[in-house]
Amino acid sequence: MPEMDPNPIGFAKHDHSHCVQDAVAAADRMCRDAGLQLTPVRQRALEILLEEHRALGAYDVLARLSEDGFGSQPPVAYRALDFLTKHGLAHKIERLNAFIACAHPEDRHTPAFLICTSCHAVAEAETDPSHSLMSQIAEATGFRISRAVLEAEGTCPNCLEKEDA
Amino acid sequence: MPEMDPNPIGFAKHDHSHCVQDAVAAADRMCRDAGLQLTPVRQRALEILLEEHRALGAYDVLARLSEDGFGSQPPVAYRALDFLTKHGLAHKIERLNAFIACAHPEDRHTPAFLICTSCHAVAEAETDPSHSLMSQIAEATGFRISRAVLEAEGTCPNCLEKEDA
DNA sequence: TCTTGATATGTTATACTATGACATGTATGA
DNA sequence: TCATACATGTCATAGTATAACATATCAAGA
Repeated sequence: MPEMDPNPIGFAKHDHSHCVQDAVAAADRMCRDAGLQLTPVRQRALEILLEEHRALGAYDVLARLSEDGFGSQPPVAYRALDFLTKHGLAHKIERLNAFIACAHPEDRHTPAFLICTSCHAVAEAETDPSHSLMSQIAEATGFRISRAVLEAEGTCPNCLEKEDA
Repeated sequence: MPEMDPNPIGFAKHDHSHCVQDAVAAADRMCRDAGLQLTPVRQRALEILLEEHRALGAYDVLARLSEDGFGSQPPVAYRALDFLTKHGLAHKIERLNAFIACAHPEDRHTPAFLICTSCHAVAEAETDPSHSLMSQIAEATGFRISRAVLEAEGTCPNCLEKEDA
């Protein structure tokens, strides 16, 4: 049975005030260690995703970058988002054509997302790559996985509760 | 441990000559039973997907439909593809913004796809919804899933073999 | 110092993906 | 006959993403 994070963030109410700066600091450290440049646009893009705490379209991110004095053309956003996703600081939600800051940037993982179609919250659950469903299928078929997309649409606990009321 | 189809089609060489007509006949039967109309455009769209045996973009499908005398505007393709995906005759591969005929139309299943980035083949593996990874995560978090997207990119057995050579 | 190469940011232009809104046709049933 | 539901077609537009090119910066090496 695959491991999973029993407490994915995203649906739980939590103190949001410090998590942005903490995450940026962690990202900064990580980039330094890895010899990567967390440049102003890239850092700002990460902050934007962290502040929202939900999936944002590339053009949403672009609009805010532009407001903050960065370039106003699509490649500005796409390049920053490419950097963040490539290095595990953000993920693309394929189902939504949107991006979200990574909730577990510290460790290598195969992210799985739970997308609430009612309130549009997105929770990231962490799974153990080596035991995941996809790995098992791959093993059975001789396929070598380089990247997995695991996304579920549905209703989150909070919205389920409201429905019942 | 999740069940899985040990022999997903897609990477295995197989006799392709009859599978299109068989699949169309099965789809026709299914639609009749369910009171659905497998109209000419819809049937032709399904045939196009079946003939290719890989993921096709909506505009690829549109081009062929148009060649065959159907409408030439995007909604023609999107509506046919919506019908097919809605009723389990085809699936959308979110990672590719593309569509593929369903390999297991007869039974309710949560499809999982293996996408070869080298030869662009796409294999569909069948998983048991009730035991899948996503269901387990959902259970642990109180999330109610309505639809799951399970897609893996990587290298298929055939292309792995070629690489080694 | 000068130069080369790698990286990063910005631009313009364009390509690819998808849907809204409306007109028409056809079949079913009241 | 009329109303309704559904299907197909159109035009127009919205939303997502990348190619190609100019410029700037910085580090490594001649």
